Amino acid sequence: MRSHIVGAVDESAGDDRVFKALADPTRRALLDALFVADGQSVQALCERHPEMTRFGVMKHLAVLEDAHLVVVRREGRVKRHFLNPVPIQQLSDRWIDKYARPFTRAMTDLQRRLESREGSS
Amino acid sequence: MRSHIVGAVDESAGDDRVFKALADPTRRALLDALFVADGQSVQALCERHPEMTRFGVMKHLAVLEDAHLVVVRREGRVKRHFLNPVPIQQLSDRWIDKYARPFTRAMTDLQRRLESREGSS
DNA sequence: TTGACAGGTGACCATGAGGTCACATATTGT
DNA sequence: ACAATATGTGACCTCATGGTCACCTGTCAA
Repeated sequence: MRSHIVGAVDESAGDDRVFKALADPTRRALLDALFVADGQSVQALCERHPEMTRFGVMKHLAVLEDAHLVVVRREGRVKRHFLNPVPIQQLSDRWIDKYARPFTRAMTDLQRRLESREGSS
Repeated sequence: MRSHIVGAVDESAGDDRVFKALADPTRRALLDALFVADGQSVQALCERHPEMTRFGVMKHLAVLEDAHLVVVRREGRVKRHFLNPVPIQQLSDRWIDKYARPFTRAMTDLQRRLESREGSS
């Protein structure tokens, strides 16, 4: 009974969409492109991804919209795409916190030190 | 050239595995089961997922292991599975921070207030 | 050693996701 | 009105994925 608002998806169903949307490298690249320059049109995004046709890009954008990771605004015949960080933040709040927060802080720090030393045993 | 250590996967390639591993609800459920009780055997995990055969569970576990989200230890003929939060933490560090941190804090708080009021207008 | 238990391997099938295209629909400038 | 631009739709193909199974390997205990 909630969830008409931007990223307020209904519990796990929405999480699933977000996870699945993020699971594809191309889609992450698209998000990245929007991170570099927000509000780009389909065409602009196509030009940044010559490895794929317009239709491919459109499908991916549809998935991202469906997950509310991207939000659109029409201006005449162009469709501008904007990053919406809310779902990612929610993922972090609901998920990452749960698993990672308790243990890991110290471990990742340790790992970084190990990685930068790189050759011990 | 790095990455022999637990979660120290090679940049985006590892991120991809983690994302893809997390993209499946069953696998998230498995992680959840390990969160409830760490160190479970394949059998134990199968009993918690009667909707699937042992082989299904094993395949999912393999994916999780591949993403270093689960780490194993053999004890005789049983294989114990342990949660490894490092990759999740790294995802948070590399990814979520990048997109979500700048904008969102205030927005999610706003949303929570909106969601709890729920009927304004 | 024998049998029961815990796990692993390769093949197999069905579905869905990524990707492309031929066509259809706005919208804009002239 | 007309053509060019910008996006949308449905069908289609292919391949990776989730899921199952028959069979093999290793381990424990009697």
